[in-house]
Amino acid sequence: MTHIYSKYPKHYLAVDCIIFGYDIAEKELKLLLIKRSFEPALGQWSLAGGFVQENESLDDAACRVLCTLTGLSDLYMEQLYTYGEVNRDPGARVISTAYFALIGIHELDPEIRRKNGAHWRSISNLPDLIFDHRVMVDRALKELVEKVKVYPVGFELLPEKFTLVQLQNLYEAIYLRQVDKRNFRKKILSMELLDKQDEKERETSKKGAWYYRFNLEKYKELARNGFFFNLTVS
Amino acid sequence: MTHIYSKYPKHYLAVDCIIFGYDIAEKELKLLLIKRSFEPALGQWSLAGGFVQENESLDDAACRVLCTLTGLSDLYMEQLYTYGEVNRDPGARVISTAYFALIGIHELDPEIRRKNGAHWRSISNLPDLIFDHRVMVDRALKELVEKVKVYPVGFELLPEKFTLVQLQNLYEAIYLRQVDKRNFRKKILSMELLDKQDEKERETSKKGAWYYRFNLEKYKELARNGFFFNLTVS
DNA sequence: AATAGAAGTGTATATATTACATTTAAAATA
DNA sequence: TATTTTAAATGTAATATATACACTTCTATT
Repeated sequence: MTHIYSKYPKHYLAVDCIIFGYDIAEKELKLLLIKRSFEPALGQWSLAGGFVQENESLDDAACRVLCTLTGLSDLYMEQLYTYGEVNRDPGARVISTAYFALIGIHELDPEIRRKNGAHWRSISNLPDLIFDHRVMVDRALKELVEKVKVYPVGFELLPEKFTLVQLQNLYEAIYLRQVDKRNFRKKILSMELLDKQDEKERETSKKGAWYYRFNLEKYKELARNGFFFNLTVS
Repeated sequence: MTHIYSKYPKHYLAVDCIIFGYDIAEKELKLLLIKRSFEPALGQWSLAGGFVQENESLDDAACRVLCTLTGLSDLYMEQLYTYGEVNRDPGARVISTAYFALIGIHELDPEIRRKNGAHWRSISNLPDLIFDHRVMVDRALKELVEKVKVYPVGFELLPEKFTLVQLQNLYEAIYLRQVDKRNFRKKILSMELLDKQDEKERETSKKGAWYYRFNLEKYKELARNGFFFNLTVS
């Protein structure tokens, strides 16, 4: 029974993770990149990746890679696309499934990050990446833009408590354009998915800006009843 | 150089094709399914699939499978998702990348279809499928619904010449609901992507319905200038 | 008490979406 | 050749959504 497929070839299978973070202070989207510590392409910039093991699913492999690198689990992650060109990896034929993950930069311990040779690099100023990793990143960016429009996944890139200004800055960093402050607030608040806190953020202004929290439970409840998240604004 | 990855395991890699067709007369979306002629699961219903060869890309493998089955090339096809659960195939561990294709039922020669053991089965009455193929189909259906809303891919399921009634019926079959005739026509015609022909379809009514053609060149031109196709109607 | 700087707020206009019923064309039939 | 039948084709008013736009508020600092 285990040899029925034996006339067919087998292949190396990898996963690569496009890990997005958002820098609140710099108002910039970032990518977690690795300086490769092995051949081929030693010393070059790369996505975090790894080979799929015998006994693990693709999703498990992606989680393992992400978790090993960051020390974090339960992160937002989603399969993106599978890259299967014959010569995409000069080392050997490797098919790679790309995943994209969203993490709060603040969640990642800088010690762990450094130890693993990982660096946050600004999206607007990416270094050259090995193989087809740049193609993967570009697809992930497109996907992210579409995703944050119609699913409340942007919150994964922010701390639990965030201000409306921070949320808007995040959307502007993803959309690569300015959005109207009043229209943005009107729209997000009208969904009634944000719980205003009794506390203000006081770093960036004298007046201070109210903190909000995203109410996931409420979103799930609404979504069950046919509600659609939508944050497309002028 | 070819042995640097040799400590990692290799895996069987397959592609499976979700092939959609649309039956104008029955106003029904259909799937092209195979009665399996080999073990495991001989005799059961399955998507068209095949193993990825040494020297072919994933896309090539999917095209080969589709082309072998239908005798057709240059069909609309798109990668959908990769299924990598360890035990998804009882024969051996096989990772499978699903593709979905859109073809005009009229384009497929019934002789070729029969010879390959392929059958058009109505979406609303699918038989049990092997492995996780039903999961693949469900994902493809969701994707199709989203796709036809914002890309002019529905035309791939129709003949070159089609009537507005046929186009609306197709959308209704995909959306699984009725749409308003006047609003539908207003919207599609306002995009000015359909060229009215000097000829009528006369099978289904005395009055006859004007034939139209989708103007792909015009769409490409508009899309280059930031135009977005949109066919979401009440 | 005055200043400075970011947070917070509302309304009018334009655009898009929805709901809805009658007329038209032409073949078939009386 | 007048009438019937059947599906195709058509327009408008009401509602909802999206957009454009500028001033006030708050509070730490001087």
